Amino acid sequence: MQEVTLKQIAEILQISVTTVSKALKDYKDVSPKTKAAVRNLAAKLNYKPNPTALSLRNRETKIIGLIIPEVVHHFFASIIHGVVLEAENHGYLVITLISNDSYELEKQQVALLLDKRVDGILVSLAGSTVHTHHISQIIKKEVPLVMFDKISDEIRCSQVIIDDWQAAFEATEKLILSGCRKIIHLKGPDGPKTSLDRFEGYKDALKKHRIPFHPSYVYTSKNVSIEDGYKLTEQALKDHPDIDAVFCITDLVAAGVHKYCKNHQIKMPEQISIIGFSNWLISELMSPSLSTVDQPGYEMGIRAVNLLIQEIGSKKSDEKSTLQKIVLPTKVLMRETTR
Amino acid sequence: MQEVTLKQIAEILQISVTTVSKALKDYKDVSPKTKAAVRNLAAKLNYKPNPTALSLRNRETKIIGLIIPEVVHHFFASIIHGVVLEAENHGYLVITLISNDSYELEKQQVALLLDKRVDGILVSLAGSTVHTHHISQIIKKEVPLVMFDKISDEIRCSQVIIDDWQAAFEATEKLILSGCRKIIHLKGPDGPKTSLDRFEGYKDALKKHRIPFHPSYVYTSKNVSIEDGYKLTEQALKDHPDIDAVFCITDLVAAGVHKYCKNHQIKMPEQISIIGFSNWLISELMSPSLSTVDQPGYEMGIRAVNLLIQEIGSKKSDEKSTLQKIVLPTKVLMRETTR
DNA sequence: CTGAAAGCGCTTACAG
DNA sequence: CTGAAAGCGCTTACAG
Repeated sequence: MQEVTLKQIAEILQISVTTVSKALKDYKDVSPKTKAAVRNLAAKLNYKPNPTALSLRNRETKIIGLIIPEVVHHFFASIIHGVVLEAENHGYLVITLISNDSYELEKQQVALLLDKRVDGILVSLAGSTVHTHHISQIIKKEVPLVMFDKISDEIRCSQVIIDDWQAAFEATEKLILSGCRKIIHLKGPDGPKTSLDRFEGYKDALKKHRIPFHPSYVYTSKNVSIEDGYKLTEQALKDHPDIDAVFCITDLVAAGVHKYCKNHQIKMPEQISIIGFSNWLISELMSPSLSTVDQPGYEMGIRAVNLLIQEIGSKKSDEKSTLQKIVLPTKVLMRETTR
Repeated sequence: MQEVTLKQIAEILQISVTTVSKALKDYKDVSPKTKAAVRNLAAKLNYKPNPTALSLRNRETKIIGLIIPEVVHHFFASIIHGVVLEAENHGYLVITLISNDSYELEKQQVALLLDKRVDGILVSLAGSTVHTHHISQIIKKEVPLVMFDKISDEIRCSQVIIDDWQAAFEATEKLILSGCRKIIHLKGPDGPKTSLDRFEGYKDALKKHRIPFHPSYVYTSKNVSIEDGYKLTEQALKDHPDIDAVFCITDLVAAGVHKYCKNHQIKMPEQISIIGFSNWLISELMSPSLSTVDQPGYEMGIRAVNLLIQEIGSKKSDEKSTLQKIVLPTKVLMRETTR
């Protein structure tokens, strides 16, 4: 590889490394003549400063770490896109790690990023994460941290989220306003706050419209998968043959409900209305197309990076950074699985 | 942040940095007593070597660069997953960059990774990439390189691909064997080799079965999008009302065909059979479900990383590495849009 | 068995 | 205007 170094330029020009470095950084105490000579040669040799040496000296890597639960996932893939693009625009590169929704992996990955001395970390929690001690470690080490989507209120850091409660409330209300009364909720596991908030939104919408809440109308999808959606629909219909709507934790689960209905000639939305969550590409293409909640992943990624870079900046200039909480708007998309 | 350094340990123990370093690396010329003392203290202080310092000394970053055309894309997201996971298993971290199918961005990104001194680079070419000079730069700088999926034959490097010709041949043949005779092909732009190979496979399958090839049966999808699929189907039916099948460059385009047929009450597969490519999640969920070619993204990512790490290894030990070409098997999945 | 020295590639306070 | 020196955190050939 043999990259060009300051030393080589200095030797060719018969001057000191110091002067070369200063000339390249446009210090005023270098003669215009020397400056020109150095710059010409540097350009000619295509000199690029060794970022590793810079990192060691400046104590910054210009690398951001990103930990997400999944990647083959419309919402999270959109987030990666936003993060990588925006980071690049600000001169940062992104190391992506995938926790695969595992608490253990997530812990290891946090340690990995910390050891690597990244300049900041972006985290969306794994579904199975219960304790957040590993996340506090990030703060304790004074590494800038921004959490997005799957956050924990135990951690004091900037956040970019959607209002899951609100979104679920609106989705459930749409179902109610369209005439549904026996509304099942296929919720996610109990760990993630997003899951809990959506569940609360569902309950509160029922309450507002004076529809009694039945705990037996709520089923938990452990794997948040198509299969879960399918099986839970089967179970729900066995338990309550007269249900008229299903609100799901995510489109993947809703796709399972959809499939079940299709296989069993249950008409959507006439017999059963369905609303999913996240607006995966699949939801638009199913037939009937799936009503869902649009969740702005790409923008979330961009905003999260911006907050993080801001914090990295304040840390460098020793300012105290104020914690920010950005709540992005969502929108219920009423398509063909709702009336 | 203030991380623990060798110096600190040395000071506390009143010995030299050299000895601390050696003790930690288990050099035999350090007394067991000293070793134990150093190790205990290091463990207690949770000492981690500064990777930046290591990089500077060892001339390796333990970082791999990955450039892909898209990320909100089932196949490429699967690849990221495989790459990140396998790299992690081998002690490497991955910097992901997204070219957004732009030649210009791809060029910049290659330069970015080279400047960053990553230990190796994984590339899948942008759709709009015509010249490969920027890729040759990687080889010229002697940075290990592996290309996958969207490769260029102009570049001499290890590759992980599928046999696009073969896959397209088989898909088209299935269509023929099921009785179709007027088979449209919605191909991709002319740049990418994958596009070209699939087109050839289509033609050769026709030839084998003595079905005349009509250039007018072939349409080019510029954006490789659902919209393109929709519009081109409309055009194709105007030009040739009697077509009985469509083979598409990818599932996204096939989804457009599917949508058009649905909207116009054209029965699939009775009136028109469709086969897509890549086995996106959507293909399974559409109804009728889309027949397609399964393309092993996750495995491709794993294999690509393994090849790359192998090359990084040979480079370090100054061996000459032999170029490898891995061709992963594909499978035509016959679902409901084919007879 | 221990440690001073040199070096990876850079920057900057300081002396001249 | 120029450059020697020190230092970022580590490793290793070498001397003792």
